[in-house]
Amino acid sequence: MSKKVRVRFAPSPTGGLHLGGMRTVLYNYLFAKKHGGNFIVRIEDSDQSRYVAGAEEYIFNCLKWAGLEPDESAIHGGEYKPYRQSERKDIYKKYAEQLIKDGHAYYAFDTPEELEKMRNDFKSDHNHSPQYDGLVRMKMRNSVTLTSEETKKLLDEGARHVIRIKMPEHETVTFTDLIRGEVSFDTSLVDDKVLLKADGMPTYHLAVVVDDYLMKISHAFRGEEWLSSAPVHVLLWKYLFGINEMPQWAHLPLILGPNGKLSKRDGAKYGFPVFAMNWMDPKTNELVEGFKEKGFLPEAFINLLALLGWNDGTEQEIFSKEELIEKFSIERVHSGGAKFDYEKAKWFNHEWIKRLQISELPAGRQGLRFQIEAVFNAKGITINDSVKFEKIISLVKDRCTLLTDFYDQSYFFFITPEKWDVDAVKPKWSETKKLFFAELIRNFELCPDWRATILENNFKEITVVNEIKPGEVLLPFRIMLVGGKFGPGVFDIAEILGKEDTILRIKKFLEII
RNA sequence: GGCCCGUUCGUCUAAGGGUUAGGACACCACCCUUUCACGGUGGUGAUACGAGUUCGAAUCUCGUACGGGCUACCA
Repeated sequence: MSKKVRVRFAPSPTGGLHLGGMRTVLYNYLFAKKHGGNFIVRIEDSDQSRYVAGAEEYIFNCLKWAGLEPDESAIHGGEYKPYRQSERKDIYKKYAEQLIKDGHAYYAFDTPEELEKMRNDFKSDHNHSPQYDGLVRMKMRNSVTLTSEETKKLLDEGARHVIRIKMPEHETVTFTDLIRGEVSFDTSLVDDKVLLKADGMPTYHLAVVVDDYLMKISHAFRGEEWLSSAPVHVLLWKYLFGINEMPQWAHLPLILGPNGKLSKRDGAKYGFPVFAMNWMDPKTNELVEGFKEKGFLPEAFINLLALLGWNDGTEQEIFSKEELIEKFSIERVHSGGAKFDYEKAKWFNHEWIKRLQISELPAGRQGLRFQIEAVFNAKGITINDSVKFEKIISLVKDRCTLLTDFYDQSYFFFITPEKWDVDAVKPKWSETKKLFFAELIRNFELCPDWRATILENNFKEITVVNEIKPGEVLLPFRIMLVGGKFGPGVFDIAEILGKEDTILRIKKFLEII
């Protein structure tokens, strides 16, 4: 019981890191940190045919962006290296052979063709997909049906073979899931899973058990899709290391899309990201948009992910990472799947944008200011005046839901409008208005104190003198400055723009109207 | 088909035998605002169905329906 908390996440470098994967990381991370333990990332790269170049690095970049960096991993180092499955082949082989010696596993020489034939032969309405189980086992070519001489001969000849677990007959395997409570299975209904493949690589089943033991993992949280293979893992623990050594498990519910299981297709279909960061599949050149690039703050991303299936029992919804670590408990995670709601996701981001201080982490590259600057840089705008930039941010902050909104809400501070919403002004344009703005220019030119409140007063005074309603010239004024019917308060805009630029924009518009 | 898991407003969820079933997102209305937002106030809206246990069930039990997962030499 005094065992140190060490939780493990094992991504497979086969593509982007989706919401479900990120939430699994998050819960693992939160639990580890809450208990002062270590968060370990082990890479599942044993299937080289599915392995995608660059995917491993991508996974770690996602974790870094979200602020969920592991304590131990192939790239961060650690005591229990190596952390890549493909680099631990010999270890798995040793344990697989020990299982055979103890009578819990056997060699199987069946070719893929023979397996396919078996599945066809045994297929019926009663049995959609026949399994390599206790019954079928006796009809196949393996070290259970073959004599030991025959087996030895095949092995000596170097015949291609796998090692399969020998599932016991009619045994009930029970384990306690931290979220679901007690779950039991009848071993007769589970097939003889392959443990070691013909190429010498382990399957997940063997690797996860061996690595969790060797890396002294105390807790492992994974997706619900693993629940049905849990009995295999329980048995392997029992055979290899003793059931008492087995880590505590929690099977997390799936995150659903608008129509069932969340897929990367849903992103394109419904216009929301499903991956943490942009993922370009080098095989297909298909780009799947990420939350980062879409304009999400890592703080908001973590927050919304954590709340998708968990809450602390109060009505609080906005949590910082530190608060999540403090309040998270795996027992309060839901057992039912949650449908992802992009509108709510955006709300979280909006809340975080409103909350974060502009000057936060000014020296780092992670602060809000830096992230917004990056948005402008991406649009080809360089920020020269830092003071002005921060003023702009505070002015438009409340109206931005995504980081990219900062550009749409304030680009006009950096780019003088070339096109104006003339239609909104022209029909009601008059000589009186023309005179008003001429007067306004004169007044502004002489204005000694360029502040929004003063500008507003001057503006109103001139409307009185010219016998014109403020409402009639306010909109044209706005369009002169920004080009259209949008943006924050006009006088605030004018203040930031400065005297010279403001007057220039009025003049420019007067020329074309 | 078999096995496993699940089911409270449209969505995320609270309520662990006794609440007018609470909150948030979205939606609608009003207020604020001489642009658009933000914000404020209010409103519509849920215990899948059927039995049972109980004085009393969203809550416990069973059945049904529906949804999901697994059923690979993928993870």
